[in-house]
Amino acid sequence: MAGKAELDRILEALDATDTLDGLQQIIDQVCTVFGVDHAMYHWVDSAGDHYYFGTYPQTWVERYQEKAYVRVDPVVAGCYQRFHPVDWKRLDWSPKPAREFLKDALEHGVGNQGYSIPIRGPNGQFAVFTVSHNCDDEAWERLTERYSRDMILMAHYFNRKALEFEPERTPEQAQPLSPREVDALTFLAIGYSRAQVAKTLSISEHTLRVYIESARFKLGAINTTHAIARAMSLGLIVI
Amino acid sequence: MAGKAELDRILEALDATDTLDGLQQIIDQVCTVFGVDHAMYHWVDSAGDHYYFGTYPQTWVERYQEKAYVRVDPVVAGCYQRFHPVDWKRLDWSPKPAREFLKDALEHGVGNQGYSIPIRGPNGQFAVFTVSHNCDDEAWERLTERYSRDMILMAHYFNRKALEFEPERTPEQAQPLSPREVDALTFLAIGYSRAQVAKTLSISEHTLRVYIESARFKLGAINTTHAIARAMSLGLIVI
DNA sequence: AGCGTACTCGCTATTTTGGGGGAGGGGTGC
DNA sequence: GCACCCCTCCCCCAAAATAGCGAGTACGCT
Repeated sequence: MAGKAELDRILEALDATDTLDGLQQIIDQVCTVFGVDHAMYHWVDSAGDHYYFGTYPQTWVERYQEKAYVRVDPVVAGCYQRFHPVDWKRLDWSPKPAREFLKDALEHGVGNQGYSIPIRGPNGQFAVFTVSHNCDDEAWERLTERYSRDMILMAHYFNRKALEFEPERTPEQAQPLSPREVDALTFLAIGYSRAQVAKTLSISEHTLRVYIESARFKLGAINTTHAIARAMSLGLIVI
Repeated sequence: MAGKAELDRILEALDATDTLDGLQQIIDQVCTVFGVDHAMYHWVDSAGDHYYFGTYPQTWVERYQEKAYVRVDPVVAGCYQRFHPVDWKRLDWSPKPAREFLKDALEHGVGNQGYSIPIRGPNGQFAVFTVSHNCDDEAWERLTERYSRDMILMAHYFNRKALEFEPERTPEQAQPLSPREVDALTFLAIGYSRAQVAKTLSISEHTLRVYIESARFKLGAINTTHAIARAMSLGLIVI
């Protein structure tokens, strides 16, 4: 059973680690200490790219990527929309692809219970920290209630290390946008036409165009839609 | 001095609260228990909109909004780019507006020391949890080292309540898009024109248009750019 | 005082999107 | 069996965005 001392030891080990192997060892320890079958950190990247470590069977991890399950996985979708940790039971497993995904997961050794914590970093970074286990609902509830705070902290610390180890994944520091550029992109992102935005900002449409072009340039975007997408994933604008 | 029991009490009180007054009382307690002058939760919104509670003097809070200091505040800017908690000393206070802001803050009773934790939620939500105090560097370092984990958890729990109290700020349940719609929006979001997307997906441009229109309809979007923005903030597509 | 950057305005031509129709085949769930 | 949704294809025309020129003011930093 894990008390404060065990948690402290894990977090301190996490702070001190500077290799991926070290992370892997610590996540193994997490399973032992907290008495669960699996623990997994999974950084969900833009183009179906992944960064992860944990105790899921290699066969499952490969299959997950091969089948592009990230597009189906209700855990990822559910975490993306929430701030709270998520018990897998509370997700929507009704769509057929989700049910097939679950069946496949169980066959590959993933536990029937799971608890996942969304983690968000700068520039739109998004990751999930999951613990999974095979047990009945009651035992699972006791476990999640008891350790939910510890898991939040562990998720936080694992993400620190992931960010530290993968600096190149942190999207290049975008050139900051000027306030007017932010205004322009923000209104465009909520569907205003250029004419409407210009009117809203009380500037000529031409001036507005200059902002949009300048923002496009700074963001390395080839059209407005692209600029909006990049600005959003970099966290430069919020809708 | 705050031990595990005090933290637990605060977090449990947080879980149980369902009024803004309750939050205010708890954040007052946080100051007492952790021995700091101020604690503040501040949800930073894109449009300069704010949601906050804490112990900063009302005069300062008003001045902050009146002067639109959120655009200047190095704490907000620094937290926005980081995942780690931030000690104010490590921020860049060199720009003239920042220096003036700091001077103004000190005059309004904000502490000379501060420690701020970035918090990110779904839909680009961003908030900062700050504790501030008047003391020398050494005492401050002892305090932040000792309580940094506690503060991460408190930040998390305060944000939970903020999200709970402000449901209209959180996204409605996403309407699922078909795979082709997701494909279409995804390629549009990385800057492809309709012609390019159609070619990439090996379908006619007309077909593609049907997907885009259908996606627009499902998302309640009035044009493609809007649809991309909504799909991204709902987590339906990832760039 | 000079440099860079943000902000503001104008024109014309071309390319891309949006809105309005319609039509058929295939899979899933009730 | 029959909806219902998904995928695929086609027309025309109006509206909007992009691309190419250029020019002036104001502010802060060095």
